[in-house]
Amino acid sequence: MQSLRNTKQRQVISNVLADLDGFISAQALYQHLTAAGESIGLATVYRTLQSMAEVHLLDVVRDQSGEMLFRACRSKQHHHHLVCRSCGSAEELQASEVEAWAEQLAARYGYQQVEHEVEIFGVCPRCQNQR
Amino acid sequence: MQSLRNTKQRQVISNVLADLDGFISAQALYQHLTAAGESIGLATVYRTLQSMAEVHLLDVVRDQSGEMLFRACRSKQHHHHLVCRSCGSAEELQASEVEAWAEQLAARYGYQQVEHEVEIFGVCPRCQNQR
DNA sequence: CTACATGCAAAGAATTTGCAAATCA
DNA sequence: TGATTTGCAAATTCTTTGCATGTAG
Repeated sequence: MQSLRNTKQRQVISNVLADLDGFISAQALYQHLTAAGESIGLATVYRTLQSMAEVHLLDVVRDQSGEMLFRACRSKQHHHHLVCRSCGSAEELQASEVEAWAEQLAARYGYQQVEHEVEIFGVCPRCQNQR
Repeated sequence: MQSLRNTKQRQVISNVLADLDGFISAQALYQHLTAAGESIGLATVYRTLQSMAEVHLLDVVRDQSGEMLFRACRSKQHHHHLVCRSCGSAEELQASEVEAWAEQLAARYGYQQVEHEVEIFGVCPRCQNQR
């Protein structure tokens, strides 16, 4: 089990993610922090995000280029996202229908240890207006 | 529009993918080919896979590490996959229910230019027996 | 003939790791 | 003090690109 010590860097990252309501990449977060005058290493950002994701303090998705995006997660339950491609903001979706569908299929084909990933990407209303 | 010239390398890649019924990464395919004595460059493998994917001759998914996996695709229609984590074999799934669900949600939140990605990973029956 | 494909090596980008120095408990 | 965490730089991995050469049409 991880200790998750309360260091200054971890606090800063936590705070930023809590304020932010969209997904952000490790790289972008790092730039954001250094631009804001924080002294932090890129590796620390990666390690912190990774450890926070491990204990499910963060949601993680991958964008089309394969880059990992992180966000403080609201719901502890399993859920999916409707993510804005432009600003990264996201809605958390419950989807019992999808869960049921996935399990049914897995069973039909005899698959085990099944995990599914459902992410929807689009452009949110706010970003549509901005162009 | 792409020409997709009929070169020896493209033929070899096509053949291997046609025989293979699972997803495979560019790296793995390259190793497979060179191990089999084929003379081909890694860049060519990447470029060929990319051009084939562009004209929808291949399905593309990303595994958990972000690596791209390719497979000759059977159905021309939009579809999803139930992929074996162990051997890469996959079932193609039609899912009108999921399509409808995704569109409905996108509409509800006012999102546009929506694309969704649904992939299910698990362990197929054959691989379960092999352990 | 000539536009496109190939191979190699170098470039890129995201992420991870080794290790000494700093720091939380 | 003693175990973690940090920061930096170097190392890894996957993927893309530049460019001279080869080749399908």
